[in-house]
Amino acid sequence: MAQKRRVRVRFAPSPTGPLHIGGVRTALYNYLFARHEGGDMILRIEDTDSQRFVPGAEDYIMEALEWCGITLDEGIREGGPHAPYRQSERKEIYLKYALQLVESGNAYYAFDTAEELDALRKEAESQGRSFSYDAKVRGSLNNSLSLPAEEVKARLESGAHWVIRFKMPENENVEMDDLIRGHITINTSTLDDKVLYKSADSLPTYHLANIVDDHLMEVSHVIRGEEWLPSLPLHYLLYRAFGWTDTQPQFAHLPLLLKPQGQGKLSKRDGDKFGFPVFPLEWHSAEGEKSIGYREEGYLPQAFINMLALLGWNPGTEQEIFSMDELIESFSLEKVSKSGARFNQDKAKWFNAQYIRNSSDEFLGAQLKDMLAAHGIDTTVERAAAAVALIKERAVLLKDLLPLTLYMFEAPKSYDEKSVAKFWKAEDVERFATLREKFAGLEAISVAETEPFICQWAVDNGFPLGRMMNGLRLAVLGISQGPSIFAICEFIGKEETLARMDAALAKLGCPAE
RNA sequence: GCUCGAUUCGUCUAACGGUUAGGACAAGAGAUUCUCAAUCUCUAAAUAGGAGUUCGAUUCUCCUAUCGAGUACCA
Repeated sequence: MAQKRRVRVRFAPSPTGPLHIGGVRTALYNYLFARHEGGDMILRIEDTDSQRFVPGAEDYIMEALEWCGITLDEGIREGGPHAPYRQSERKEIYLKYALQLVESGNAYYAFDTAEELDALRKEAESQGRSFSYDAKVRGSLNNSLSLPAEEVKARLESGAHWVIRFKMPENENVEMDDLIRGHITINTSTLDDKVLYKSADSLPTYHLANIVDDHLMEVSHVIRGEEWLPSLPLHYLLYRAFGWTDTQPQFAHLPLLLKPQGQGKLSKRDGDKFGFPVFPLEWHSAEGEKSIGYREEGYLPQAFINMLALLGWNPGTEQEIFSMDELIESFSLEKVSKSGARFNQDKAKWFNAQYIRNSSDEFLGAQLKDMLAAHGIDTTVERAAAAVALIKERAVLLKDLLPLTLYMFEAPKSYDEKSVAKFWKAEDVERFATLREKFAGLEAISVAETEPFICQWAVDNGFPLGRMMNGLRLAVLGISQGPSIFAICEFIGKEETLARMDAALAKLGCPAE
């Protein structure tokens, strides 16, 4: 069917709030597909619902995409040959097309008020049925199909509100193809006459605006969430009604992202409930509520993207770590799975740890320098990078870098009680004092020379290595964990090491008993 | 309710009619280490159920169950 034409995809969010990770994944798959095919990626803002518009959401969406490394070829900031890319700025376009459908007999005017329809719905419900505005009932409702032409004309001229509804064909099988789900058939008798355009706000609904814009913008592939699958037949029929079937895009409906626990799709509130981010970036609502974001929690965008890419797609190999370029290289819609994927935070953390470990000391050092500065500690990037080098394989999140290195920049203020009980024995205090003198006699402390020298001294004097090392660690750091203690002493230097040992000897002295 | 979709270890998934059903995260055990991590090794863990089709079904068909989505003058 499809002649070879330029691949053009669009990510078309509506600015009703921050983009959650499901939306980011949809954008990502669009982006990967476009780049893989050497095509174009468009961002179109679908703000045709004036009621649900949220200020700031649009900027949030663009900032989030940017953070993720998803670049756009056309969009509201980038511009492009099909500008504007904000549907509210394309208002004039849609009426023309809606009218075209009325003229061709594929749509009609309807004058029923929202209240009337609500009442009908309630009534049907109370009888255990459901109301739908379809071929069976449209003849008995107020529209240009049932009313005399004169009456229709009069109503249109009176200024009363009207909508344009699609005239769904009766009892016809719509044959559709989805790149992920394969062939789907549905009979139109189960479908209703959807509203395409509303005179009240002179705005189209999603269905009309979507089809018109995809056509005008020459979109070749529509990659969107599974929640759109039920309206696919309508969209097929709209393309047909417009006479655009020859350039109709191909469709791919992505599986949903599920809650980490329990049932249902991931929702915006799950983040607060389970204590993990559902948004790429932190979000502050108008009501003053804050939702945490991956960026602020200390995730690297590359790790976040890698994790998301593998949630519902796989490369067919056992490779798990992918750079964006590698994702672009391997991505294909055929390998997208059909069933919903449950989001798993442990895996997200694992990915991040891998990426931190593979980041350069310089990059991480720069991050750490800023964190230290915020903590009132001034240091150089080089010094921070040297500290990071000692601990980066133990960090899971970027923000772990600070607690993992803080003791290298700041003497302990207290000593962990359990460690004191375990490693600061009364009988060893004398030895620690001697150890201090040993250090004092050295030119400098280094892992290469000091460690073997001191260990030999400990062995010669019957000082158990474990107690010596850990007691020293406790004196210098205040805790009994972390990387090689001699590496830390080397890092902080001889003077600082001596000062900390003096402080420990003074404060800890002899244990009470 | 109706329509559509989905169903492999706890989780993400591989195996596109023939495998001891593979990998990863998480879990458990061990090794290593001055400590804590990391690392390495090992273990446990799955085809929702039932009928077919077939020499042979995770894979194809049907039924059931479960889950999900949609059912707005929202997207």
